[in-house]
Order: sequence, then C-alpha cells, then structure tokens
Amino acid sequence: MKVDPVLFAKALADETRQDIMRHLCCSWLSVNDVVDALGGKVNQPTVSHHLKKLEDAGLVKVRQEGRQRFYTLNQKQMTVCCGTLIQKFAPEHDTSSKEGA
Amino acid sequence: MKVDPVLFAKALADETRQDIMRHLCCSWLSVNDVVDALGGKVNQPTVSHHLKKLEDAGLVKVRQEGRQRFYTLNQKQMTVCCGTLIQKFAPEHDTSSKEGA
DNA sequence: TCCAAACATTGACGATTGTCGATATATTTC
DNA sequence: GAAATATATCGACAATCGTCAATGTTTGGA
Repeated sequence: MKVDPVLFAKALADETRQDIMRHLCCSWLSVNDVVDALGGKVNQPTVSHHLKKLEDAGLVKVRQEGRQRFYTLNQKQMTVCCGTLIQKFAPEHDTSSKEGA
Repeated sequence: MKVDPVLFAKALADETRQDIMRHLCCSWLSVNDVVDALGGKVNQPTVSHHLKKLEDAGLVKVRQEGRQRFYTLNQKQMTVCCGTLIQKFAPEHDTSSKEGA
C-alpha cells in the first residue's frame, strides 16, 4: 500500500474534511448522513467533493448499497501514513516496531 | 504543548516544505543553507516564507547566531502531532504508549 | 559611519482550493 | 417507462497559496 506524504497531508489540510473524518471514524455513513452530521455547514456536492479527495488519498473505504454509498474512515491507512511521516521526519523519536504483513 | 491538527496538516501540505523539512531533519541549517540545499528550486524569500509557516506550526526550532538564523526540525513536535492524529482518527489502531516526560 | 551580508517583509501574479447552484447519472419504486 | 431518491459532476466565484522581484531591517566588519 503506497503512501504519498504530500497527498496525505493535503487531504487532512482542511477543517471541514477533518470534521467529516471524525464522523466517519467509527461508523459507516451515507453521503446524506455526513451532510446531516455536519449540521448544514456545507451542502451535498461539497461533501461529495471532500469524500472524493479523501478517497483519492486512500483514507476512506466505500461500500455501495442500492443507491447509497457508505463511507468509513480507513484507520489502518491513517496509521500507516502517520508512521511514514514519523519515519521520514522524526527518526530519532521513532519508536515504531514493524508488524508482520 | 498544544497541537492544532489542521494547522499541522496545512504546514505539511506542500512538497517544497516537506523538502525543507527533510533537510532540517537532523541538522541545523541557516536560511541560505536551505536555499542551497534545495538547489535553486526556490529563492530566499520563498524559503523564508515556508520557514515561517513551519515555525507557526511549531515544527521547527530556531536559533539566532550573529546575523544568521539556524533552523532545525522539531522532531518531538512531529511525534506529538502524529500521535494526536492517530488518537483522533485511528483509535482502534492506536498502539501508542505514553512515555514519561 | 558606511558598506556588505543575512534574513524578513511587501506587493503582485498565476495557480489551486473550498464552496455553491445547477445539472447529470444511476438506482429504486410505482 | 416515469417519477423520485441518492450521489456525482460541472461551471463559476471568492479566497487562499506558492512564487518571485524589490525593498526593508538588522548585524558585523572596515
């Protein structure tokens, strides 16, 4: 699973997107569920746009169900990306241990 | 030491800035050292601009010496910020252990 | 005190980005 | 097949961002 640290950072570099990510952290939500969860902060096309960016960065998993698409945060990818950042920019503080594939 | 995940991500969300960060990862460099290290990719004011952004995010440490300013990456802050991201967005995968201050 | 060196700041410009309204696409239901 | 629902895409716009050239500011040395 390849990781691009710049793409990863860009995906996180927006408050609305981080809001979305928190709502997707531990549950599967449809696009409209996310819109509702944000309480009118942004509209549906904007949420779709953000979800696409998160998907491009590999940060969300998608499951189609009927005419709805359910998204959830890819926590494993989050862990991998953060680990990559640590290894790249904080090797002296890196206390990670390789886990078998 | 407070951490703003959005500010942190924005600081990382640029290729040039990540280039700078890698050069500052394990050494103290003056601004002109950084300009040289980047090999003409950008000029001095641009480097200053990026360093300011990194400083605002708490990602670099600065030391004044005569008329030069030496920068180095704040690896501890990197570790803390990445840890915050993990705890916020990947609690199920969080294997971090608190280390005594 | 004057000049040079190192760095920061300013102003401008093109490029990217976040947002919205409108519309297109796909899927279920009648 | 037509209407309704759920989502994606498009076009436009303002705001932000990365970059540069020019200039300002501070420090060290003659």
